[in-house]
Amino acid sequence: MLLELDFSSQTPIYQQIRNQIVLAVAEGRLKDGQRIPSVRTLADESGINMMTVNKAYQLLRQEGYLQIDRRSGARISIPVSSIFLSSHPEGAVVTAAVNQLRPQLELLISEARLHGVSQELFLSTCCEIFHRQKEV
Amino acid sequence: MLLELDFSSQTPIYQQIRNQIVLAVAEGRLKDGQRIPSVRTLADESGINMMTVNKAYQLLRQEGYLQIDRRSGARISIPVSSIFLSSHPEGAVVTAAVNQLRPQLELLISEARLHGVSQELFLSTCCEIFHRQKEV
DNA sequence: CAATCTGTATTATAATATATAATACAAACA
DNA sequence: TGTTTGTATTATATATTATAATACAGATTG
Repeated sequence: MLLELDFSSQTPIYQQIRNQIVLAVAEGRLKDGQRIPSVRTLADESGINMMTVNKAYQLLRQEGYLQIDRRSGARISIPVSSIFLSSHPEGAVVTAAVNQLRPQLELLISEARLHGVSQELFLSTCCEIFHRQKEV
Repeated sequence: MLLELDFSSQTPIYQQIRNQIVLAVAEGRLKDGQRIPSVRTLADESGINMMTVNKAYQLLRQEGYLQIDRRSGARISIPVSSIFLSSHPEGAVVTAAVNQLRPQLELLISEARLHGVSQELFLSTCCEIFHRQKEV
């Protein structure tokens, strides 16, 4: 199963769907151009409403992770950033991406440090995650 | 001013307050035992409701960042983890903290990679944030 | 003592967010 | 010709978020 929904979570269902699909793409379990279940299929399999799935798909589409076509349905669309720009760093798009996620990273590091997580442990955890995502 | 609230943000106000106080503690702008404004003062200064501030304070208290006393008000309380456990790594509390923030970190790294952020750039950004937080 | 501050509790109200339900439609496809 | 696709609509229900107006007990201060 692609999705593991937690109905008692405070994270909205449509957000959980979005997050898990982004993660699946990053881990290579979903590949560029690959078709994902229709809103109805995923809704039925997960026991949720069709429009909840649609909301997640719309969100993914706006972020560029999904391409939606009436004829072919919804397909994974890996941003050009990760394809063309991965070779030569320092692109304007990349630095924009870094600046966008910086506040979240600052907060995450703050919480980590205040719970005794050393810089070394944090960085090695990052490396571990990178390594797992890259190997697939 | 301690707080910079964004009323058009999708992040709830009480959550913004909580996040910014955690960040201020990590950056040393708020120190252990330091008193923070009363719920009424902060509410008036920020133009929001008293109970909204109270909700943020309650959240911070539950997480261990705040100690609240009727006589002395609300004071910053830095968790013991970051004081005692910072010297010797690999504590059970610390690994628990890492495991708790791992899902968020996985998602953050996923989004970064899919936007062309290299491991080197991500790690150097982490180092930069660590450095700024530690120097204060 | 009287006034003022502290956090907290209560009740009510409003707006927004989230999720579901039941249909419906046009486009594409087998 | 059905079936599937995404999408739109309308209605309903619930939860979350935020405000407003009070009130109370405990502590501090003038």
